[in-house]
Amino acid sequence: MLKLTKKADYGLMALKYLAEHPETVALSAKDVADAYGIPAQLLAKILQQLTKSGLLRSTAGMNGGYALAREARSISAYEVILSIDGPFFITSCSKGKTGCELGSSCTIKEPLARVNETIAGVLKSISIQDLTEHEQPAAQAREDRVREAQALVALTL
Amino acid sequence: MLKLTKKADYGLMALKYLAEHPETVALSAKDVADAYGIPAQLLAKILQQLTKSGLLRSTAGMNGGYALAREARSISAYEVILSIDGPFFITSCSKGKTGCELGSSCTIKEPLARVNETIAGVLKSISIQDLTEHEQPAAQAREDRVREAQALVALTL
DNA sequence: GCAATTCCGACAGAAATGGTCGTATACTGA
DNA sequence: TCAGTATACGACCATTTCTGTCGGAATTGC
Repeated sequence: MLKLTKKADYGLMALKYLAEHPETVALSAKDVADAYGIPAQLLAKILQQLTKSGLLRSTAGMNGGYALAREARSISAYEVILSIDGPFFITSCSKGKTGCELGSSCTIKEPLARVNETIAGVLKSISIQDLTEHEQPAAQAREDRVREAQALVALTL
Repeated sequence: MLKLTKKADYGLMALKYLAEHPETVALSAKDVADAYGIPAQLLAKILQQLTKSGLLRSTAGMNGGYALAREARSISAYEVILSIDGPFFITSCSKGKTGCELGSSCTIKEPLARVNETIAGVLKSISIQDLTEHEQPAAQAREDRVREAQALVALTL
């Protein structure tokens, strides 16, 4: 259904939260989980995964926790989703290296692969920083230009 | 993981196949299933769903089968996916009318909603007709312009 | 040593997905 | 009219994926 998993959602929310609290050295998984009311142990595993992927840095022990490994501006939503959910393909064939089991009979994946790249491009263009900003005027301006981009895609695909 | 279901894939493939055989009055579900090597009964249900949504028209009985209800140019991939998989939201919250169970604590869905619309826009811009065309030169030209569009989105989001 | 915390694997319940079966219904042509 | 072909539809099951939990080990600060 073309939707993110809850894990990816949680991960994005957590990173957003961390980005909004740069003053603190580190926040524990429990802190973030409590802030959003999500299961602490589940979030912990998600943050561990993000740490392994290099998006977060962690410190164990008392007063330990997680902090962004890079600045919020340079972490894209794409990286987060990729880290948590793994590589995604819009077509259910062409998953991994096995390719489409239908072989040459599956002829729709070539056009859809481009759609896939477009989506990835959009996600790559969104940073954690963007998630923390929700002032209305800027959003309005962005929307107009996104519409432009959509129109262009519409013309060319 | 942001991927289409196999059902949606099958549906798109079937519509593409029907679009490529406009001379025939109607093709049976079995014909299409055999052409692609997909389970006939499963495809039948998919085609029935597409018929209910008004994308196909069907005739029962001998020499019956399915045909496009409209011309391929005017049927978008978006409609097909919507018919088969139901409405999709990139965020796993905001599903249906219940909204996010986290309520106001979920603050990432507003930016992601725009991503959702962008994706929907791209899918709406792709017609069944587009799926049947895969000449290399045109594809190359398209790719270049898609990249342009991506760059624009990147700048503005 | 103790408490807080990350780290990690296993596992269980729930939900979605992919696919099958059986049957009823509709249409066609001989 | 009747047999054959095809859609229509609901129930069902197997498998996978997703979500969340549990238990324990390692790390760090006090």
